[in-house]
Amino acid sequence: MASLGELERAVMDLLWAGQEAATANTLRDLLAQTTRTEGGTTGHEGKDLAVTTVLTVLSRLERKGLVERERGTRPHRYQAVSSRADHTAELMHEVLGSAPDREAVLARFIGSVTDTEAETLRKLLGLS
Amino acid sequence: MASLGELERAVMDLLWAGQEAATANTLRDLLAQTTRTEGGTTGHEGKDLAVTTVLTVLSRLERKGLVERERGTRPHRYQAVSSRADHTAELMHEVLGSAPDREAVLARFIGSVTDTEAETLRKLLGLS
DNA sequence: GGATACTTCTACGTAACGTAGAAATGTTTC
DNA sequence: GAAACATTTCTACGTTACGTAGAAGTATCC
Repeated sequence: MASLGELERAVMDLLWAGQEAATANTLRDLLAQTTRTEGGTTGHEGKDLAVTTVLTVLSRLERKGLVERERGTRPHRYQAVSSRADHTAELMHEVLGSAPDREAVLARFIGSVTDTEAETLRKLLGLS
Repeated sequence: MASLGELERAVMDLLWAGQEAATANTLRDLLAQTTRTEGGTTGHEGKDLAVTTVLTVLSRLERKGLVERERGTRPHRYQAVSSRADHTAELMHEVLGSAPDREAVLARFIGSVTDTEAETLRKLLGLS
């Protein structure tokens, strides 16, 4: 239960970036903006999406347990269930757990970590 | 470029488990066996797959760069390009890299690692 | 209570994957 | 070397996830 589509991912990125819960319309606008701004071939170019499209995606993200919505307020407000860091770390654990030889995986993983990251890890592990 | 289907995964598991390169027929047999043996609801139950099915999957895995085939010998022999540990570690890096705040992700990751794993990591990082 | 905003339902196109037959190509055997 | 057999490639279909959005339903506001 992991992978996200391109649009799903874009929406999650917006939700993770902003701290406040956002409405579908807000997200729609942000998507149009982000897309237009980041010039590069990010995939879905300057498409002004229909709000229903954003809503569909939000529903799917909700079903996947990544997004939560306040149903009370009328324009429903959506927010990520967990932070990007949490979610990503969880994903990493999922991947790690997909192999029977976890120690071996960790060895390879550490083997190709940047110096900065190694330092971070040392700090984190030294304290426990 | 990551996720595998259920059958693709099963094939990779076999290739990773066995050290020798295997033919499609061998894999087909192993698949039938594995499936039947592991009683549980592993998804694709005791289906005796057609060899062409296995070959299709192997082709797709080859296209994805996960599998290599010896085209010289007649029944082509297939083998994993990299070990499961390598592949999994690579995937973990991919996931880690998908977030802009890598340090934060690592912090969360370490936060929910088992004691054994933490120990392994310390050793690998020269902390003990 | 009709106009307006919002949400849900339904639906279609595309791509990945499980699945395998038909067709092509290579190998073995008499 | 041609027929029988084995192996590989091509083509194809069903299913599911996802991008996309109109139609229809429901709430809100003046």
